[in-house]
Amino acid sequence: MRNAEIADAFDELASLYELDGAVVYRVVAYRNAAKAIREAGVSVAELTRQGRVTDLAGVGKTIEEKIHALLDTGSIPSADKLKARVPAGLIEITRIPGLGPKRARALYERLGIRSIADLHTAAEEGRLKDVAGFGEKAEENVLAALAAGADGRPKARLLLSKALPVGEQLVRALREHPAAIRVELAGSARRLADTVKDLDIVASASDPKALAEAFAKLPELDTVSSPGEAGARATTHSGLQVDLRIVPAEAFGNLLQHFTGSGRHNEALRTEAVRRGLHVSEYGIADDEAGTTEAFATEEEVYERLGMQFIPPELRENRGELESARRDELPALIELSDLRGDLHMHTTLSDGRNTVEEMAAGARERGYGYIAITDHSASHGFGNDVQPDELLRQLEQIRSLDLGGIRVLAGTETNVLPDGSLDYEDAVLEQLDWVVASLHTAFRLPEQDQTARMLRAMEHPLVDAIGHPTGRLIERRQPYEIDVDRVIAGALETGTFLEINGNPDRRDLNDVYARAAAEAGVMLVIDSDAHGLERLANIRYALATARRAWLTREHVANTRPWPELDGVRKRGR
DNA sequence: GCCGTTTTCGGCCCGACTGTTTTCAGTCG
Repeated sequence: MRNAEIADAFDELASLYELDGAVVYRVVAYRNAAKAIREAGVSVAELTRQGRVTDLAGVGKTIEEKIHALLDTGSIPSADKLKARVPAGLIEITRIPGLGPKRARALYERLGIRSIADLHTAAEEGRLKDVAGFGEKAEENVLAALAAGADGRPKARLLLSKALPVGEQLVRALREHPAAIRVELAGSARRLADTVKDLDIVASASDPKALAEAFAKLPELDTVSSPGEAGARATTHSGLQVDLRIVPAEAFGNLLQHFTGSGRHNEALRTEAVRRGLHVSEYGIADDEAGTTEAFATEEEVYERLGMQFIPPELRENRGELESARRDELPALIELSDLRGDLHMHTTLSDGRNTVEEMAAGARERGYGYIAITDHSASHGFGNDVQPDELLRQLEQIRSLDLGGIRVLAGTETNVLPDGSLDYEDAVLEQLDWVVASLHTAFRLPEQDQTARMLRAMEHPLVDAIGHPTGRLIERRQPYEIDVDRVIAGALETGTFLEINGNPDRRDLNDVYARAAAEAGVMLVIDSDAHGLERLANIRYALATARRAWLTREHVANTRPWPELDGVRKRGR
């Protein structure tokens, strides 16, 4: 059973307990455990079999037993019992804005509402306002939410690549205003998470009202509500919500820290601060003993006051960064300027939009010393496959080019066939400088077969790297069934690099697995997988994932000049 | 339910907003 499935079961259990009226701390404990399981980076089922699952922070004896039950029987007994008392449909009702567990429970008990459909009917018939605690307004709000498309499913999140350019444009525009002192993007966009729910912008200004009014007039925004001293809330033309918050410059650091999150990071940071008599909020840090509240203009000062290193936003997920920062042991995260080359991109020979020369010129402008051209192989199946003779002609062409200043490696992104063999004969692969192997077909193989397929590909002496190793498409497609622990072990044994793919739909390996791979000693490559010149810039998303995975330049093969990289890869060892 | 050089029991972040409340519970981020 996958970590995501186990985590889902505990999130559901938490919701059921919440609806049943359990003390919030128990509910929070299950939610924390679900998060720890989701982000474990290694197989929690395996960890449980080894008796080590309580090593995960937030998983104790009770939850260990429940995981055992889940793995053995497919369900958690306490969840089954709760479902007999509380309809699971109430969980969907709690996803309607304004309706939480208490109110959903009240609707069930007073009106027998057990589904979104029941809720809809009761609201239309005007029966909600008969329930204690509900009035006209509550009924209106429910009807409005349902009319606006709320259906009880978790809200889809927006890909970072869709939201980030919008946020950066708004920040640029606000900074140009004469009243602006500081303007920064906050929230999950600043943490460069895979997806965002909305955009948060934090500002300080000499004339807050003027800045808010200027914000309201920006052409990117559709509707804006009540621009005032404290900021404004807006929606872009594509429906993305943007919150602008304006604070005095003296407290800008506190507010930026607060709104950058994550919620879990802040919660853990504050809990730890309380033990030392400090209370952290968006307004400042209160000291019990001194009876004072200090505000800080910069985040650096906030973290310093709390006795820790500055924590880069990408690490603020409560995944151990607070402890490391207190010990002064945060890693020196990889930076864009560390990258020497890009080892995965396509040209017009397969499904790219630009030629080898154009891609090389673009890469040179980015300051790279080398690139690898890695068009799709013969059985790609999505148009424009590359037969061996075509590949060899491209190789000749690359060898004859004079591209002054940048080394162009002749490579391929070869398909891994269902049995783990590659798409080209060794005689062809031997002539290439760089081989990426990826899975593009037979996604539905059982886990054992998929894992064996990948392991066999990694055992091939000419495979330098595995492209997008789990095959996920963020918000669209789950990873294929594969045992990532064994893939990481296989990569370590064979000396195969694992890729962090920069296509913003992929970002694969993800942050959690990339961190696990690096900790195991596997070397990673950070690639754009560009299918066009302008997509070379997608490297920023791969870099973002690498930083969220705590990687330093040492962990990443293509921070090295080519001759050095050539020496550390499988065939150079 | 979890956790621990202040604790193996007694804590568990902080504040804003909404609506239905005569003083606050529930929800949200």
